[in-house]
Amino acid sequence: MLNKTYTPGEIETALYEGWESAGAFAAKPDSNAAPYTIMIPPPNVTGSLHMGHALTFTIQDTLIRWRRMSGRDALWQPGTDHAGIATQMVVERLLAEEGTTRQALGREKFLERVWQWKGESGGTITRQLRRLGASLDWPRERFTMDDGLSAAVREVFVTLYKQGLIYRDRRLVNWDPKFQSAISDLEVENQEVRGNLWHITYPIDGEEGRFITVATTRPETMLGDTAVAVHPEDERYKDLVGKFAILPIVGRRIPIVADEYSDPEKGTGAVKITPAHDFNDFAVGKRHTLPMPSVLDREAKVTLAEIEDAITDIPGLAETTFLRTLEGLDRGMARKAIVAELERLGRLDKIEPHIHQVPHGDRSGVPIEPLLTVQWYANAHELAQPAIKAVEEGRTKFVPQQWENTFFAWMRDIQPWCISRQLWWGHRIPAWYGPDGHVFVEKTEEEAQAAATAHYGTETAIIRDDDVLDTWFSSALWPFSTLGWPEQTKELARYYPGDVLVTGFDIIFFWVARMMMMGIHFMGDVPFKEVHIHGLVRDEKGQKMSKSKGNVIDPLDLIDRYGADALRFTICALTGPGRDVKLGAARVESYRSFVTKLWNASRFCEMNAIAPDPDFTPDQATLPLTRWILAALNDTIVEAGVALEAYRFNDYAGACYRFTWNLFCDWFLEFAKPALASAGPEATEVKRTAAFVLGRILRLLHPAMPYVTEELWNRFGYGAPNTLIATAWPQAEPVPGAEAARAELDWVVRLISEVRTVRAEMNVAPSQLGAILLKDASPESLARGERWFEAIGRMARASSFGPLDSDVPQGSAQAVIGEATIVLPLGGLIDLGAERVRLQKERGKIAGEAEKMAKKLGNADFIARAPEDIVEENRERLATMQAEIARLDAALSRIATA
RNA sequence: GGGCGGUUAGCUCAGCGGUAGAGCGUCUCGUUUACACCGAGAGGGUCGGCGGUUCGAAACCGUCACCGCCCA
Repeated sequence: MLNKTYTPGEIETALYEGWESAGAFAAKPDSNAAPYTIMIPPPNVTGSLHMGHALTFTIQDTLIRWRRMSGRDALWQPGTDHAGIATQMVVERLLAEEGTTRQALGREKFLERVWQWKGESGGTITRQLRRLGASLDWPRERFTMDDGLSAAVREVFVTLYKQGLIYRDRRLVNWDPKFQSAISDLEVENQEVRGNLWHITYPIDGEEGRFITVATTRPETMLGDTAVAVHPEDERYKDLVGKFAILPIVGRRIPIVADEYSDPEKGTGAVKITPAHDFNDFAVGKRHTLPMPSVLDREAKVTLAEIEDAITDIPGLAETTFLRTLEGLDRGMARKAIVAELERLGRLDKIEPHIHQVPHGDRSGVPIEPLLTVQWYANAHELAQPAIKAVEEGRTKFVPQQWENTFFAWMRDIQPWCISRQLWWGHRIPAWYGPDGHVFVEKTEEEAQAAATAHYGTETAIIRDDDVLDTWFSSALWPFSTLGWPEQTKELARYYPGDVLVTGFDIIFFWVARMMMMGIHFMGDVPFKEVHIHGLVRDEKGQKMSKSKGNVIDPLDLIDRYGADALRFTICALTGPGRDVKLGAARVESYRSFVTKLWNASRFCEMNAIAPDPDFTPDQATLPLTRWILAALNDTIVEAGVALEAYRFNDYAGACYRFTWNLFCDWFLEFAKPALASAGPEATEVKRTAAFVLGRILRLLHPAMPYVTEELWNRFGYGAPNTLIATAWPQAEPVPGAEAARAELDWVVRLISEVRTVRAEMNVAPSQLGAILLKDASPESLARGERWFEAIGRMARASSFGPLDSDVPQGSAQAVIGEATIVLPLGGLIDLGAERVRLQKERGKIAGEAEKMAKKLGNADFIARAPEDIVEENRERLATMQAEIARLDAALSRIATA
């Protein structure tokens, strides 16, 4: 006997272990079934499950379970990402607590420590995925730093290097002073900062008393100025172009150049050019072949080393004693000191408050310092071309399609991808240097050594590059590296390309684009046929969840409180294509009711000895009731399948919800009660049908609510224990006489609803039973009413049912159903005035609509131009409404004369 | 500045040329032996504004406003 309420906490773990130990999640590379592959976006190994994960993994699990049930050989590839910076930060924080640092430990010991940490704590996220019910093929779990995946990384790096698609270059990079590493453009976030625009006067060389005023947001970088730029068309400065200014504080003589970069509308129209610390200035510097001295080091502290030769002591303008005090000063301190000095020297024209965008490291949160360094780059532009083409040709489709625009916009203007990071945790770049700096890129040290020996003609010591690769470099290989590449495995041949990649839009550039590039380059085919981009999870108010706002909801907490099924179903129900999901505990709580409803309906079935009968098929149904519910089930099966095909999880959830609750529970089980209480062939058919339909409901809901459905599957013995997961997805099956059954049951539903409405509006207590009389009813209607009297009696609180041939009794309420008028003799219970008002209101509503309709049909243009069937439909509707009005008028006149 | 998305019932959203809908919430009634995590019923919207196309517009086009996001 099922308990009165469902308690997910008690059964979820056991069910999951049951599936996992039975290998229910396993792909079957040897089967004949068509494969269906989803590669998990590998969560950071440092991570724990947040709502964003819950959303994306619920969607993926729903898809994978559905396809698995549909007969596909489903592979959902699990794994985690080594997450270079994030993981290094976590372990460095631990070291800090122990009062040490990674530098003190040394690279080797530090890496050992990270691996140790990974061994102890890296399994959190995968345990949490299990709680969510994610049916990942765990024995295939991969980690981006596994031996196999590392081999793939080296293979790709070496190949691209030898193809000239990876190269070293000295250029300006986004430097994160906190991590002291380069980061890619994508890891930079612009933040609005309230700052100042400092107007500084630079004297013109050789023209006593003349100066040019530059406006800058970063006075501290002026030490590295090598020019002042003005717009070539700017009349104010035309005569100064070609002359020189003296850089205050430093004393360097710098040219005034004409360059279109300088905007006459902004500031003073003259800008200082610091090529080594600003991307725009770098471009100007290149155009005018300016020197590019760095004046900030890797910690963003002032360094004078590269401007030593330019330092000139000019009393009152550039005093070396002051300049020397800047050495080693943090950039913020240096700004203050320089501004104060300019003030003292009388070179500060004005200070304007100014709001501007400042690039920040997305993980460190500190302002980025553009820095001239040598880094490794991938030629993203060239790799992007085939990826663009693949999307243009529809070999990979985005759903919703609008995201293709985002993808194209970025890919068509893609910049070189800086792939080296000055970190320790990650894939160390397979590059070695000889004593003269000659680089040898090979997969192993032995090969590099051999190459060096060949190159120098004698065995020569080489040292390995210290840098590691951007974490996204290995992620980019995920769709094939996880399947064993560069080995040509059976899995690789079978599961590549994947069917769909499911992810959020925030990761299109970081990951999707790069998988497309690498997949096409190395596999010769796209990594996935579709990319499903879903929305973001937000809180109930639509705010982004963040720790600082304190509005973060923990999915594990929701699972504890309401069960994984409730959370999963809520996510499905709220996930429309491309829409953000606003989610709060209240939402999950209300969908938990649905889980309970299903449980209780099952409990009712159990109480009535409803048990699965494997020999039952829908074509055996003979009764209107069973045919009706089976036909409706067919509609639902079709609806659910169409919705899932289109990634419309809300429609899928909605279709199942409505069928289960509003049809199966609210009507079918209620109608079935009389039959269930009896014995005989009718009772048997109703029970067999109920069991059949319940079984189909469990199958339909399983992808979204795996636990409760599997539990019920087991309790009812629909199949061997824990096999719902592997049971066939339902197909619509022919139901004989479905149309007639539908007409009959729809009529009964309408009759009951009408009677209920009238009684409720007339305030008739449910305990007060009454007769239902039909006036002007066809024999068919009367027969239906009699056939269903038992159910009608219970559901509409009726004591009798029959035709009314005589006059309407005094004190009757009336309502219209088709050709007939329902008469409820309520005697003294009824307020005639209220009944009149009610009928008039009803009449008014219909008359209003009829009037609109008549007007429409009176429009010659409408008759002439609208399609035939629309006109016909409108005519019929008008006729129906007019008949109804006539019946309501009759009902009203009866009251008037009564 | 460029681009994308949104604006429909109190809330969350569906509908995307032919009768304005759902869930939740609200109100009223009700413990009728599956379920109060329940049942029955009701109220509630000039579909952001303005133009246009059309026999017909919530839907299509234009424009404006506001909100959100991405890129510079």
